[in-house]
Amino acid sequence: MSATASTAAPSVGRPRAFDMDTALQKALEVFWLKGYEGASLPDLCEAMGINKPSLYAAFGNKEQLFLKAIELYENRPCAFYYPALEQPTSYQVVQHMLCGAAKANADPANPPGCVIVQGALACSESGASVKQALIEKRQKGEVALRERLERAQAEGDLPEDADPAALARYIGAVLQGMAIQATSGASCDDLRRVAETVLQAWPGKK
Amino acid sequence: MSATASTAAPSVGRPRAFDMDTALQKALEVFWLKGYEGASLPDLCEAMGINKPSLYAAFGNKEQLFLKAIELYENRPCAFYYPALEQPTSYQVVQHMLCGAAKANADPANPPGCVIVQGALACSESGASVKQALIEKRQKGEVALRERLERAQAEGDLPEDADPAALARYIGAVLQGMAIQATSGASCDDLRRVAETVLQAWPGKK
DNA sequence: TAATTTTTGTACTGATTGGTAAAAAATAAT
DNA sequence: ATTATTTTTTACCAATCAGTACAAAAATTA
Repeated sequence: MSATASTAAPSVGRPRAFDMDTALQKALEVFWLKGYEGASLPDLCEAMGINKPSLYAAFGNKEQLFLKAIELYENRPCAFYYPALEQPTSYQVVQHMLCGAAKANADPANPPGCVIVQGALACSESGASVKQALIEKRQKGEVALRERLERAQAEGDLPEDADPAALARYIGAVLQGMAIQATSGASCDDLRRVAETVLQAWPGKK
Repeated sequence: MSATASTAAPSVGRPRAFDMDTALQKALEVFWLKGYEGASLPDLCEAMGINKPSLYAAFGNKEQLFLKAIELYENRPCAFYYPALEQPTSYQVVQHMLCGAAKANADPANPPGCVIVQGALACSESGASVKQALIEKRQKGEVALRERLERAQAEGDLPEDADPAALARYIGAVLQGMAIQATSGASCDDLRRVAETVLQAWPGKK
């Protein structure tokens, strides 16, 4: 039995006629727009420019394709999130997150909103594990922000009476709400005004 | 041709063996939990305790059933929203909205979240009109809030330099974000802390 | 050139989707 | 009791769903 899965291109045999990364990018667009269950295999195949057996050979099945597409999403359109945590002050951390989200959620080059929010929010039993995976991604992001805000408080960058957990959940909610706004047609400027509203009131703003 | 649709019970013929309102309530629960496309007709029929022809005779088709369920949702679990606009100050308006949402989105008696947010956020072409209907419901709520905040500003209840449109969009985003938080497992208390965070910073708070 | 390996295209599978035809059953009016 | 009207039940429809079997095609290795 060979070591790894079908992802690495072998040196023998007929070569793959498509680029896996660009195909995955196309798959992401479809999932982003239609959600996990709303994206049919014909939809995906057409966008990816391949047919079903090629899709299954390269990516496993629909669920694995979706999870790989989410991974790509985190590394590309949503790549602003975790680096924002490295900003020197809590204000700047939140500013980078909110402004990054404003740009990413309403980028005309991509579908509106956030696939981690809208990819599998409410679905049938067959999407339950994907839905759970997205819940965990959202929670993981919020935990990282909470820990960053706890550090900020320890450093005196946030007032003593601030509640890092509540603030992290609040920012998480605003980010997710911005994604909904984008799917409803809000522009990048619209979202930036939401971000500005949050930032104007940031505790111990600096 | 008779005047109205099949909704009013006629006096002749075999009587309906189920109550339309409780059946619609059950349908709402299914749509709330699984979304418009994730809810299958067998799902709906089982929850409503009827079979397909009865469903179609009473409610038209799946889309009309969904729209009627949404109407019920607005009049029952989500009934706090528009009355909140009648509070005397903008602070109290927003307070009632946020606290009502905290309670409604995380009520253990109902599915978590908000069906107007998660009912058809990302879906296939066959759900496009339902998706659009929900977008318009969300926007309508936001417009009503914006107009209320404009009035508040005219009454001196909001600072001159406040931006009612931006504030309404911001509150809309927070409300929608709270719905996402609820679907991820946030409790009513969790959501109340989000509400509190917003209210602490409300401009010209009173 | 021949053998091997992998991808490709076509065609198919069983299950499920939303929706309906038709007859039986239950009531009110005659 | 019979007729008219409506709902219920059972059985079905075509379309679509995710997923796959199989053989032809295209490349490398020998």
